[in-house]
Amino acid sequence: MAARRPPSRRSTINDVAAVAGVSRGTVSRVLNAEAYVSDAAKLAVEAAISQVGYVRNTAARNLVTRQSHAIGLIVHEPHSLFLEDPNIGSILLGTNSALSDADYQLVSLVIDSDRDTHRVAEYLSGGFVDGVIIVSARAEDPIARVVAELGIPAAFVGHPADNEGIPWVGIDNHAAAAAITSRLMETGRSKIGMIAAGLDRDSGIDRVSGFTAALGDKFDPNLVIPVPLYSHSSGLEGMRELLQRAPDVDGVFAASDALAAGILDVLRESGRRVPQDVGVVGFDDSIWATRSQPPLSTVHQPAGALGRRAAESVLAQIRGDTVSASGTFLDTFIVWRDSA
Amino acid sequence: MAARRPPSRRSTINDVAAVAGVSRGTVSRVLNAEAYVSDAAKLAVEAAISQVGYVRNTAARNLVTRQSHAIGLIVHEPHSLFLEDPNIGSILLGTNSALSDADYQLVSLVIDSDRDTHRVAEYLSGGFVDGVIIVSARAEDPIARVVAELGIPAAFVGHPADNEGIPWVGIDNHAAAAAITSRLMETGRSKIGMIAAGLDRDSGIDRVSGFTAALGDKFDPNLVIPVPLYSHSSGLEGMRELLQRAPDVDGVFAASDALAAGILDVLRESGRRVPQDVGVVGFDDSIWATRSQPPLSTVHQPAGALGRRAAESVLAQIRGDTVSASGTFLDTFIVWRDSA
DNA sequence: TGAGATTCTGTGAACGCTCCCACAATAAAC
DNA sequence: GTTTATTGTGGGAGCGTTCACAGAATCTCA
Repeated sequence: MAARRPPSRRSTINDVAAVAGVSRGTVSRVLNAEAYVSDAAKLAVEAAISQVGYVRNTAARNLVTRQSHAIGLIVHEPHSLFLEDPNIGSILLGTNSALSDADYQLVSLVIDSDRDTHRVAEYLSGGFVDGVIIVSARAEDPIARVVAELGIPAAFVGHPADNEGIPWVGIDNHAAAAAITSRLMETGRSKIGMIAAGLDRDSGIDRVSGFTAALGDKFDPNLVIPVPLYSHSSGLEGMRELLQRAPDVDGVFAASDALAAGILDVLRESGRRVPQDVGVVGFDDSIWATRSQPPLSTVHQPAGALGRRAAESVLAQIRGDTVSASGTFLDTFIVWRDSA
Repeated sequence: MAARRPPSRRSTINDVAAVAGVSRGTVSRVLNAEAYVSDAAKLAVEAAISQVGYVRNTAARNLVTRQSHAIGLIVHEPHSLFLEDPNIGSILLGTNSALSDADYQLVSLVIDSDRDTHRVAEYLSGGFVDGVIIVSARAEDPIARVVAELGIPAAFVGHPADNEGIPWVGIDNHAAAAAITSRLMETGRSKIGMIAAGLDRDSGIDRVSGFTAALGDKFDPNLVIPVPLYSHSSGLEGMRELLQRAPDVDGVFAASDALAAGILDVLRESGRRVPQDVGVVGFDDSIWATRSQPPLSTVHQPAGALGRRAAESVLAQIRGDTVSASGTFLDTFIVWRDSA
């Protein structure tokens, strides 16, 4: 019984070999751009490929090479934030472009619950991906531990406290926070508070430390309000608290633009003008920053480049290049708008 | 030369068979939950699987079954919109959850240029995915044509003009637009304009036709301003034009919340109060709607459910169920806030 | 000219799984 | 007590590649 699926049969490497008048092995060598193929053979194979409309069967290739040519992007973030955080989208796009240049496929893995953590862990040990990029890991993130144990090529986007020996690409949150806080002081503010969030990861903690450092002896720990989320509503909540503690506050550093947007709303409610009475600065340079009244001065981070660099690191590890287990900071810059 | 990769060798179906004391075939039957397996054999296999830590090699499975167990999500959208449009994120999440329930993997394919179109078309013909979900297709979308020609299981999210025989899941843009326009009239507005976008796809066109229908003989084609994008800046542009044509306009229907946000800004500039002087309504119920001053009355669409239903349709086609080539409308509802 | 290096090509043997057929064992029917 | 279904099991064949090795053809230089 040979002819079973005559209509939809896809052409194989053997068909190409037959048409080109060479052997299977030679076709494979051309396909993989290996050395030791004569120009004549190469030309014949290329012609045959387009003639029979050959496309390589990845399953067969993957089976023998024991590689999947896919990279996982693990986003450990509640769905809501996944949707709102503009950085995640940019990271995804950056990663995708780097990978598709290298003929790798991006597979997105969203973790939103413990059940998802298990599912993804199983997926990883199944060898479905040759490497992973982990976005926004928490301290002691279980999935990071799984990745480290499995020993698969990986990179963090961000700068985790415990990187488990995995390289990372991030921004210097400490320095960026310090820089924008300094500029806030330079515009003449003297009583400056901060609404802090994300204190379960390095990024959040570093923003506080940068703020503290920039303020020097003007720092008052009482004016740092920790809130649960990087969200607009946490901004409302945090700013109300801050105003209660210090009605004469004249500058606020928000750990994210979403928080800053909430802060602006509270200030408006309370009759304070921005930037005349109170200066406000944010972090992220997201849609919140441009849509606020007034538009926010904020820290811009190169999210696309972050994703791209992380992808390149994973690709390098797969190639077998030795990659240092440490990390890289990419530059941020301040976007000066009207809020301070 | 047998023992080459002794350390990282993953256990195979043969190892399981040996430990369980049955044959390869029986293990495979257990794995695929086929009939005709004795309870004793089943138990033994399951014990052996967890003992040796077996996970199935997908590449080998895919090779023989000629399936990839992956579904592509094709997003045909400029990167910027991909990032901004909250619906796309929700669609992705809905699709992902439906697919992972069925043990399928989601692969995201973003098309942003003609080069991407080619890349994705090639990817599809490579058999890397068993089916595709197409989001926000334009009229006569080349990628839709490719999918139709290839005959791979597919579904649209949205309601394309020419569905190429592919089923779709969408919302009734005409009805929704008509409904919200009517409510605008009920609040006493009499001179109502529209800022229209996305006229290269059905969704955009249907919103205009719904608007037109609701207005009846009060409709004035001069008050429909077409703009290039569903964006904030197009909103600014469109509303300036509308005010020029009709300074006494007292109601505006925006084809998206982002447009509506721009409209609000222009009205504020011009000293008009919302909703007292002019009522404004949007479409999408996105972040723009809640963040506007005042918050927008708008149409909520069930984006997550849209993605889920489209995924289920593709899965049904893969199973071989006959699926009608027509489509389904999912319900929308109006969220009444302060802008009208 | 001929030995040795270099470049090029063909082919058997995997990779790990599912499919299918043959057959064994048991149950049901005459 | 023999036939006929039904249920369960084993193992060969094959999916489309890459890899390693053997061998052929060509080039190099004494």
